[in-house]
Amino acid sequence: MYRLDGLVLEAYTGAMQGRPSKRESILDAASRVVESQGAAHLTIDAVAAEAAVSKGGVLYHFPSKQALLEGMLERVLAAAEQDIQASGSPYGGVHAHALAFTKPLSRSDESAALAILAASAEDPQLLDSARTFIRDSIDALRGSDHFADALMVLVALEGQRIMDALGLLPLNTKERKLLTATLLQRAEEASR
Amino acid sequence: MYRLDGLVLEAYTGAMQGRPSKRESILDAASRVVESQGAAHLTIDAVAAEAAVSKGGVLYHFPSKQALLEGMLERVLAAAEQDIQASGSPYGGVHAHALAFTKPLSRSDESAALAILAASAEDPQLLDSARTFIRDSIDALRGSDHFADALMVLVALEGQRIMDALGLLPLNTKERKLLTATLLQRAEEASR
DNA sequence: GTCTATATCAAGATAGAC
DNA sequence: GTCTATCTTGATATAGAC
Repeated sequence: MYRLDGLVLEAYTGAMQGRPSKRESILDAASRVVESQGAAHLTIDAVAAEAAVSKGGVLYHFPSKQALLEGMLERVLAAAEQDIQASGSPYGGVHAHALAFTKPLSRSDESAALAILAASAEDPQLLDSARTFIRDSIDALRGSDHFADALMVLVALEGQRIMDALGLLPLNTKERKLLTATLLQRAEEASR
Repeated sequence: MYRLDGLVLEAYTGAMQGRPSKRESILDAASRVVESQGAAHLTIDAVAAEAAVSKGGVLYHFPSKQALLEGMLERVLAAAEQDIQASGSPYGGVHAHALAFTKPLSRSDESAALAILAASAEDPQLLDSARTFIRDSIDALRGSDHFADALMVLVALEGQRIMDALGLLPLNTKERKLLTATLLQRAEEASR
């Protein structure tokens, strides 16, 4: 169970217990819908069809579309938090962040991120927990001797993620590795 | 007149001639709508009201909502191109890019960017000209001795822009200046 | 070129049966 | 908890007058 500014993230508990709840399977379906049809076609109808549940069934677990999107965001953030914790960085800080964020997102997390990005147009508050996540990351950097460089790396990591999700970063494998190596290098320099 | 992969960008011609066409004023109105009401409320109705034109009037100049969004994107890209050209960088390359991109976007350009980001969920092809823009920017970096660093700066610049537009980068004035200075410094190092 | 009126439709949400 | 059926709204786009 991850805590994020008072918001309890239970996103993974279902999967962790090997007992994927219906709630979880609906979130999975939602990601698959975005993956196959694009964020704009993330409708309650489409999710219901994909999850092999009726519309009413979906709305029982997520009383509104916004609730569904919040559920998706929770998961993405919990996964990010998880990845950072499990990064095994000897430095922590941006370096852990960099280790976690230079591994590509799972397709479903990327899809969810796109959906949330799109939905934030309708309700900017939807991004609040993401704001908290990033604010905490930056807070952890303050006071460092290399704050500016760490910040640059952080912004670059997020930039890479968003651009990738949007298909805006045309790099071949070699170039991608080079970018990753550079980010990790800079992160390490800024962390020691 | 800016060329971008065969796409003729006439976004600024109206303003340049000091004869703002109705087309231009509709685009202005669209940005204002996003600014005041959010990207989700960018509807033909709202734009018509803001531009003091009827719905039919808007649809005469932009036969579909997609056409309107394309018009907005053209403008943002033309402005970016313009800013880079006018940056006065002695190095060119990422440094010019950095000089241009570390100056904050105008509110209306930022609004347009948000609208396009949101709309890309409906039609990913909408981002095609942005893809071309970024691809060209990266192409210009290839062959440089400092390709990796230049790329990192580019990604960081885009990251900063997108995060700022989404309200995801909580920095005070001092920190923002520090980040800007670092990006410019790295850009310069990667450019000489 | 600009307007009004209207057709059409997709989608979120509610109510209540089972 | 899950289903079907229905209500309601908001938005794009068309048609045709002026």
